[in-house]
Amino acid sequence: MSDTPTPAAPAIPEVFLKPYDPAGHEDRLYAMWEQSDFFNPDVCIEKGIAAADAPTFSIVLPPPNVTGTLHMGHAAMLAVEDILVRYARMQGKRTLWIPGTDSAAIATQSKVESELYKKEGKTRHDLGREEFLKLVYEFAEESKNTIIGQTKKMGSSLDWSRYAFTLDGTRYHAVMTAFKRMFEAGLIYRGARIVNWDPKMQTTVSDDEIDHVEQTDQFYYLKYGPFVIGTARPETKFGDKYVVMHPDDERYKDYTQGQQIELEWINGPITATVIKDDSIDREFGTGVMTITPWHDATDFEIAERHGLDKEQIIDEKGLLLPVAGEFAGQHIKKARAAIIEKLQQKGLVEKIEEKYVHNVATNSRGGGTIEPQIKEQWFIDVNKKFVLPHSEIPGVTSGSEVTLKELMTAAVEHGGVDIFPERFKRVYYHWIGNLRDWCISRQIWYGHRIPVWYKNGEIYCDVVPPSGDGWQQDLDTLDTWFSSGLWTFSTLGWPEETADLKNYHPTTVLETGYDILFFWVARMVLMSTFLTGQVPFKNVYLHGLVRDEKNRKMSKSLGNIIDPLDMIAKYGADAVRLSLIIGAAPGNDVPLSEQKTKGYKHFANKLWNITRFTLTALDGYTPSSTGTKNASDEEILSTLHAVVAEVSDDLEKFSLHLAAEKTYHYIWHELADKILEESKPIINGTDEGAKTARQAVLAECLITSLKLLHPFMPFVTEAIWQELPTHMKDAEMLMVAKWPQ
RNA sequence: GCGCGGUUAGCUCAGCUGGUAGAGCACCACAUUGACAUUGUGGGGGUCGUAGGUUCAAGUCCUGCACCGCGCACCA
Repeated sequence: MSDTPTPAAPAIPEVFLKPYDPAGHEDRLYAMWEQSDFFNPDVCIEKGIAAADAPTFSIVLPPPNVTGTLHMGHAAMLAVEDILVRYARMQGKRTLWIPGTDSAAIATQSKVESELYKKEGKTRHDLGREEFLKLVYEFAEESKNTIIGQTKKMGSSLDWSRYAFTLDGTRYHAVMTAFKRMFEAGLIYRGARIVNWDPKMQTTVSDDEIDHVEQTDQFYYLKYGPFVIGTARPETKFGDKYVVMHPDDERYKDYTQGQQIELEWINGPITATVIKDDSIDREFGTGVMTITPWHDATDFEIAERHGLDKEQIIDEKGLLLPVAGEFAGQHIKKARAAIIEKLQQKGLVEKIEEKYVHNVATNSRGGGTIEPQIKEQWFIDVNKKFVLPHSEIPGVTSGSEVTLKELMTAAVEHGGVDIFPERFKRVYYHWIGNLRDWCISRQIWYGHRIPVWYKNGEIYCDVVPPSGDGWQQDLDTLDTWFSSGLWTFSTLGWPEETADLKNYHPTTVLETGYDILFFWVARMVLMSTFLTGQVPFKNVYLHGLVRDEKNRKMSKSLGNIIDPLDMIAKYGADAVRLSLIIGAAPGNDVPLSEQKTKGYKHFANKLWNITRFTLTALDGYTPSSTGTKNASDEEILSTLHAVVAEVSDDLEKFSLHLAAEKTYHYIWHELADKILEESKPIINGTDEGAKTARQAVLAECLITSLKLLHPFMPFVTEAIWQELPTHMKDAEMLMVAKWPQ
């Protein structure tokens, strides 16, 4: 507080005579903050708000997809991160929170494609690669602007001067460099493997991007020579010439490995070969199956083990190939009934089970049913040994020989990366244990091109295209998670050795939803440890999913979606933030209801009135006035200091839900209900010494409460701060005031 | 099949390193022209899923079981 004598008696600013109106303040305050440039740590250092050698605190915002608009999940994420960031900033740390958006290749392209088809009845092939990409870029740009606008509405104190997009120039350079380095280390290879092919989107997708959807189909028992085989997919069976059974299955002990059997099949007589493999489940169906190695991952593995032929039956569009004989050229969906009819005519159908419930793999990013195919694709080898030249990763020494899997495990095991809540560490290890090589190539157009060129069998990989004629670039683009995996350091200017990189990497916290642990968190660890020798972040804070008051997922079909912008308009961003924090233990889903948000709007108003009352009580008070504190004054202050200690401690431990609840509880039920009530007779009394002492206490309670609450409810606290007399404040803006110790 | 959670007041959930149960909402009664259109005080309500175990002491640690949820894999 200032010690210059000020004229007494702060008149109550008129604004307090009406209830707090969030809409009347929020945009104005955000503009004020933005104009101050205090979201940028460089400016904070320049203005002496953070010392040049103060500890740093950095977060990169999980970049929302440029596919549309923000939902409550984004709002929760922004609330949590802004709380951490505002707390750090008030502590005088060099605090950086970097905003950005993600191209979300498949999701975005798929959205634009479907809009194009709806509006003009055209496909991307009608437009051509260049024209189509123009459309995607326009869409992405528009939705980017929407998202930025919404992000600001939440009060997020992001440094917009460092805004990044996964497809912009700096990130392009990072992605190309990353690919080149991994390629040169032999960690990226191209090979023919069975992949998840989405015939609708005409691209591969990674294992993690698949959702298994329950579906009921017919299940057919077909006579295959002396055997009966079960299948839900007769349309894949044309080329089946291996019949597989468990080696210990007594029912088939008379058949021997390699035995050849002549039999009548869909399009005439064939020769089948008996294969014994212990991956066969004797309990399922008849315990015998035929295999289609080109279109099934398990069959592919059996074929690999026994060195069997593989033949493609279905093309990339889902049409049957010439092997299907009279059915060639038909779409598999349509062909099924006709195939069964023919089999029935030939007497090859033993029986049909009508209601067979099974899971069908679908592309979770808006695509169709997955049809496995063997294709030449690019992979990252997670099991290959290589030498990591430079390591700052706990548990990994420079120059040691490791695999990417080992790096990912070590980063967490030795405490380089701490995960909250703790239980997700086990989930993380479990995922790594099951991890297979990561297919990184996609056949869509929107995204980073693979920086590889071919000429006469020669392969060239570099950040820039090769000189000379005749080189053809690889047509594929990279999985969007490849570029997202670089996010913590590509946003800081890597591969250039920038000051930002030096100051802010590894980042302090990565805050995201637990549903994205594998897609993103694990891949950032992979990329960062290999490419920078550092962990990407020291802490991972996983928040839950926002659900409705009945604990159901919010979805369009249930009609229970609560739009954050609607809620902000009705109750203010502060109320929305608090309702997403209180009751939200880390990693647990958050039940949200409009009622809850409304309750916190009341709280903002309560604080407003507390201020009004306090300023009235401070009439005539100046900081230079002295009084004599009595025991009750001291007790109020020591309670206040205890709350400060507890809230700070909870914030350090990422227990934001507890910190918020305690602050709320203190302000409403301690400060308002008890302290202010008890102070009324003292303020109205005749003992001037006691009155002055109490005024000083009330002033401190108010100022400290505003500071404690600021990270959670930045708008109403700042709005109040702006109305307080200068002598009560240690900074022009509450946003950069000092956190109480 | 492998793995991870949850089960605490009518509802939604907190409860960290073990010391005789908490919040918000809802409900009931009373007070209040109040700094508060959005107020206060008080109250009812829980053998903390279940059976054991460790301990002077268990909602909290261990084991089994039941039910609910989630993730991964498989599904010929």
